[in-house]
Amino acid sequence: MDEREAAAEAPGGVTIYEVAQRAGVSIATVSRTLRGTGPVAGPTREKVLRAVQELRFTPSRAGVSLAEGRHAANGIVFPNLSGPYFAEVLIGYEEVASELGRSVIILSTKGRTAIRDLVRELARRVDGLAVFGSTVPADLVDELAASGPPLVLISHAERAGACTLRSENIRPAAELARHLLDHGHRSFAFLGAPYATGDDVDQRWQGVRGVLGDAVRPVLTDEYTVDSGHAAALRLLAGPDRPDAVICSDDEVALGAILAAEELGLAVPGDVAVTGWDDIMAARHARPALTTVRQPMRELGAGAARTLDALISGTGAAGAHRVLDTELIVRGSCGPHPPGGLRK
Amino acid sequence: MDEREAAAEAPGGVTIYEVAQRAGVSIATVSRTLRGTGPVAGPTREKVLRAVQELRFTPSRAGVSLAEGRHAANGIVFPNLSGPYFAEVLIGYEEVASELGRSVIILSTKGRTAIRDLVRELARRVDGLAVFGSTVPADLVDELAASGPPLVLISHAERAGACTLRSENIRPAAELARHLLDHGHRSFAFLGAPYATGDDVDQRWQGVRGVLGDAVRPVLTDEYTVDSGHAAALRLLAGPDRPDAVICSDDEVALGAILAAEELGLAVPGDVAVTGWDDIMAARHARPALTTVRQPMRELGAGAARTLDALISGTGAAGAHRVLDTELIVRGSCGPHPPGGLRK
DNA sequence: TTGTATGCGTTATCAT
DNA sequence: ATGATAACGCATACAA
Repeated sequence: MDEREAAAEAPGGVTIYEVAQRAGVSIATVSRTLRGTGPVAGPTREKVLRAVQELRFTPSRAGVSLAEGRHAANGIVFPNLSGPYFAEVLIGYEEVASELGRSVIILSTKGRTAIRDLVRELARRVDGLAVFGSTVPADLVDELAASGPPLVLISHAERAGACTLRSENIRPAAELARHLLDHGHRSFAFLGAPYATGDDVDQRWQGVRGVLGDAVRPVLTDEYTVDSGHAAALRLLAGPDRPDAVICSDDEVALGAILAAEELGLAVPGDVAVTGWDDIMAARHARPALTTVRQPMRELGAGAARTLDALISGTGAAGAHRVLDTELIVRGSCGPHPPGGLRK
Repeated sequence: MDEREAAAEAPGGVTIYEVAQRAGVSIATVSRTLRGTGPVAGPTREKVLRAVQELRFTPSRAGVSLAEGRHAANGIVFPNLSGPYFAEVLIGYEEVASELGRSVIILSTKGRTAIRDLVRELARRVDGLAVFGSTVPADLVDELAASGPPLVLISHAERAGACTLRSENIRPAAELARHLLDHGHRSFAFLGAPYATGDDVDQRWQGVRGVLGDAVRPVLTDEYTVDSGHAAALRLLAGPDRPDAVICSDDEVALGAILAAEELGLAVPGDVAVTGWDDIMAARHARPALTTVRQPMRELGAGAARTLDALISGTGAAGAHRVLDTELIVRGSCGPHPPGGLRK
């Protein structure tokens, strides 16, 4: 094969055999040279590397995967990427996975009809899979846990055969509720359902409900978005018995609620208090700044990637369930905070 | 092989041979049955499908890829996922790629040290690659264009061997500048990060500069983020000659600028006008609502995925350069808009 | 230190 | 309609 012909070879079409032939060695030697496994004599090494350069050889990923018996890739399934929350988790996940030498394959379920097939297809091309709660039907989760790659469920109820990773919800929700009581608020709305049993929002509702009892009522939104929160809050706050405080399922819903209050001429927190959850960046910049519960979003993703790595490499318990700490962030939207402190 | 043993097989470890053996047919028949290629008799088909069910067989992705000579996956390289912009583009990309039967592998370059190797590794496991401008060194782009999979550059200067897809910048930037002149503004700052030649922000600067000439001066930020815009705007607006209007490189920087103005006791747009770019969701909700230029972020991603599909399947020109339309969105942050219109 | 030969799990061609 | 069997591209145990 003459040089021009070789250089004109189709991209990615160069195989280890052509490199071996050009270098005058066997494919085993080429492989050893490139991977650093096994000994290679200096001059031989030179010849091989030169051939690799000249032919622009790059090993076929499919060939490597087949021979190695692994994909060097992790998957992640999330509902959408519209808000900061899932994006932040994904950032943490990708960063750690990448450091561990694993590519990240994503799957967004929002608006998809063939979720089951898409998830199965994803499962077969990764060494480990992270799945957000409520993105995948329960029976599919069981199927994956039983006959799929190592699985970690994020913000999902515990389930046999899979690891679980989530942030604390019930305790900080109760703490938030008590803080609102200390402000003197007496009637409440929990804005941001619908929720599936055991997911984050459900747990927040449980925590709030546990402290406030019948003084809090649930109000549904279509989604966890600014627009949904805005629309639902407009109805709620314009209605007959406006609550003293609106406890929102997350920050985006809360930002929508604040907008709605402003449009209705209501002062926040003077006429109505508003709280969020997550502590996304906009929470700090909102007016008034949003009282919220900070959860370590990136660490959620990073932890999932690390857990999967342990599972894949054989280290790590198969049924571990980890809960990350959260922190109540008190800002202006829940009520005035005079120097002397709140009334108790 | 008895049934219990088969069912207890390691997950994902079942091969087509085991299915064939259990069904009493050849692997060719199993493959035909599952892929629908070639004829299979009714009863045979039944036997095969039953065996597949019982063994929970799922074809090895690596095996399929190797045999088919394709990955059924697309890659995308972006700098980060912190703001709405790249996330929105990614949403469009993933949605279309998924519909076309291709998984999406992501790579974030933010804070990465071994970008070159990571990009090369990504390139070899996909059938097509989308790369954002300024995320990858120029010579690597050339290398990819020359000996990589089909490539589409998003918001990147045109380059031999690759398709290009971006939104219009220069014309709407000029239009925006003229609109600000109509408001009566006479001194301007262009607030944005250091820009690389030919990228979006550079083009916006060119467009603005073309109309405003020396009346506009560039002001650097560290990043395209709310915090960076906030910090830079604080310095700018507290300084000696405060401009009439701050033209920001994007909406996030603009939101930061508005925050800075508020903190300094300056009214927007009364004391200083502010404009953004992109029309992210927060732009509409900001106070004052942000005058900006809307660009079709999701369509940018969707278009990239479609272009790659055409390139991969042989349709589609190899050096196409497409520019998407943008729209000037006039809201409150650029100045008052009395019913009678602006002064000219 | 190097080469030979086998396996990895499919797909698809070519007989039958 | 079905079955052998040859790719596909690489890694690696085993020989030499």
